[in-house]
Amino acid sequence: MDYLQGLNPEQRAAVEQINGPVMIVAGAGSGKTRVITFRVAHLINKGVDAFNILVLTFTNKAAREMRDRITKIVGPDAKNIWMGTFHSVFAKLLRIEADKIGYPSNFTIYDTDDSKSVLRAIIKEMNLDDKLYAVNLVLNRISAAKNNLVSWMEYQKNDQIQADDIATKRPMLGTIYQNYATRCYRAGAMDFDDLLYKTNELLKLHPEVLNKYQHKFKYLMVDEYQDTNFSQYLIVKKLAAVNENICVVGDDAQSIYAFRGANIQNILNFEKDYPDLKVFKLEQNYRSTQNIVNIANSIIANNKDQLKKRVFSEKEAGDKIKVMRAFSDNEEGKLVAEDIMQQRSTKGLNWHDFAILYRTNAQSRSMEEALRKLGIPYKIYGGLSFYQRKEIKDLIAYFRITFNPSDEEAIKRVINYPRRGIGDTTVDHIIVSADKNQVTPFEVIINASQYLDGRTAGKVSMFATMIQSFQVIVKNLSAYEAALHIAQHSGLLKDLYEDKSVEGLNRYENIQELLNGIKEFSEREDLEEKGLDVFMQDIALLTNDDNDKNKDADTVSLMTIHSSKGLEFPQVYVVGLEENLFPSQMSLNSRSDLEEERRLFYVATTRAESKLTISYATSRFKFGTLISCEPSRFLDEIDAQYLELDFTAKPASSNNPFFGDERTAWTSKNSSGNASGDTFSKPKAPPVKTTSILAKAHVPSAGFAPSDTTGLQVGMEVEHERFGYGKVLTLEGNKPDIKATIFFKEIGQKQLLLKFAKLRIVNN
DNA sequence: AACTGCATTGTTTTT
DNA sequence: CAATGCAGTT
Repeated sequence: MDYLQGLNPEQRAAVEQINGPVMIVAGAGSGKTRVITFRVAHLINKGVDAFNILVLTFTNKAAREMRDRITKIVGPDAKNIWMGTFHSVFAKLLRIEADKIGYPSNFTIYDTDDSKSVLRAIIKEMNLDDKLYAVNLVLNRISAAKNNLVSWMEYQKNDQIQADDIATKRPMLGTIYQNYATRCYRAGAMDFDDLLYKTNELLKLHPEVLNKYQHKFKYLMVDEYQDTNFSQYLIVKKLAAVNENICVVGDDAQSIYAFRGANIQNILNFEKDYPDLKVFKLEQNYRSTQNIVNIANSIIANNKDQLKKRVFSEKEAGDKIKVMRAFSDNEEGKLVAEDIMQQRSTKGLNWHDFAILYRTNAQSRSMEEALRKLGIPYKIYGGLSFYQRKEIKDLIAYFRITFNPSDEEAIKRVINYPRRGIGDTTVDHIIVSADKNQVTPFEVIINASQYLDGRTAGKVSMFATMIQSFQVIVKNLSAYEAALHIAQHSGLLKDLYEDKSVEGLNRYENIQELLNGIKEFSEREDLEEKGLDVFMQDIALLTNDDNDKNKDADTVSLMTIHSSKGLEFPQVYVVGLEENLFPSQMSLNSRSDLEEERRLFYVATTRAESKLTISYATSRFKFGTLISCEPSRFLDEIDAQYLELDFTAKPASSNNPFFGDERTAWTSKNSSGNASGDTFSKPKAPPVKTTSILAKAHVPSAGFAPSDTTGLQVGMEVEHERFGYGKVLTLEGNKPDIKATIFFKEIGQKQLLLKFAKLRIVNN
């Protein structure tokens, strides 16, 4: 047990306290991950069966890394530990127990896009105003309800909630929630929140199930406990109720997921649930220099709500924190890129020693461009994950229908992709018929001839037959062979292959990559079950870095502050320290939101080991227009003695090569020789609307009104709203679909369908 | 049914 | 500057 030697007394005490409730308050950089891994290893060394341990982490990656480290200490036993994110662990549990709550064990997991799509359809069907009932808002509301374990029935009965919804003129939210829940249930689907909500339901309605897992999981550990919501809190509390061997680890100062329902009170109140709780505080920061730790402390000191602790570092004081000012977002990128270049060569560092952190994903662009210009290799983490790409979701949709034909969203997604002549009207028919006859859409599709008329029924039946053939082949082929078969026979592969554009080529490659991934999965030795269905099970829960191919590459890392949590880099740049950006505009309304932003800033600064650089711009592009920005209030809050200002960047002049685009034109027009910084603080005049001057080549005559064209003859003169005057050359086709060939004086010959074209007969 | 082009709209953060 | 929706067209 020599691993105990490397720990400080407090860390060691936390590791050795294996029984009873334990809370570890772990400041940034205090060796939290080591403590958790060693504690789990210690449990096993003390004779606890790995099967009886449950460890809940915040990301899949964290779980994987932890398992690897534990394996190094205790050997292969480590693979028997249940370890993963709340979502993946309880999805696994729900699949085992699904029948108890009326779900198939191969239920689909709806991602946010699926959820929104369902909601859009419901809002449309209910004839509600989609401005008032904006999907994002509706989803947030439902999500919040689920995270607080409020069912749709309780939602509708709760006076407070109803009063709120009436006050915001959205009284139908409860009904939408109801429809959404029943629709998901019917589709055999759960959304992200359901994975936790339904787990609670399962444990509540089935005491025997609860009992089973209470005795299975004799030891529980929860990482990042400050980021748990009520739903998660209750699951943990119930599971731990028998043995009370529960250890939570967290740092209230790093709670940054309140927007997702996380409740910081869970950690602040932990003591109330477990009176004989043992608390360990890890306050020594081993990661960062004193200046960095001090600046972080001075940031967080501005918050009211927090557990008392004093994080300190015994490393050297280190460099002061550099603050850089730029005059535009692009220039900010340039300053950062140049600084990285210089730091790397003077200090002999690698590219992977640097990270650029920002508040919003949109900020990555200016950074990227600047890095590219200097030829610096970089990698963006987060953003659109591989599994969210359209082509990947399309192929997966076929898999989804194959295993769960009730999956309505998947059907809607691919019933007409690639094209098979099944349009929106037909899809609507299918959904309506399903509703009316109390069957699933797939049953309608199978028996298409009963519900739809001849021609369309034929096309729909072809689709049904195809899916049914997939259902047969997945039983007999390996995951890879089945996936390839589906990709080919659905026509998807061919469709992408024929698209020779750059994006098309890319999509084709992405599909190949997915297939390769499935092939690797098929060949894994450590799994007994490796059908395509198993591969599918938690695909919705995988994210960006979970399929990272070349993670060892030497690149600069770019990511949001949220996704940087838990990571560390020798040199960190935190960019975009501007009012309305960081802190975000959305957070300015309440004290608690603002405090969360401040914790976010705390997280950002504490990622740095030896050097921290902060930057802001005085103007940047937003929605394609230039806006001026003020330095963030957070900059004023920092104790200035730790700062070193670098305002050497000069305001741009019109021939500055860095301002090649629209702005050049704007400054030269408006600055009238004043090239100082405050040129940029004046609001830009709204862009002149160029409402299609080109489209209106022809100005229709006064009082233009289309004529009845049933009696139109060859040779007649007509006027078209946009094409102008012309002469009818030929008429062909029958009754409703008569096609006219008309020669227009201004633009030449055109073919028009009479039932659509708005023509005025000039004379005859 | 499906394509095209124009207009409107929106942005925190993520499992 | 996107992504997405809508109207007009074939």
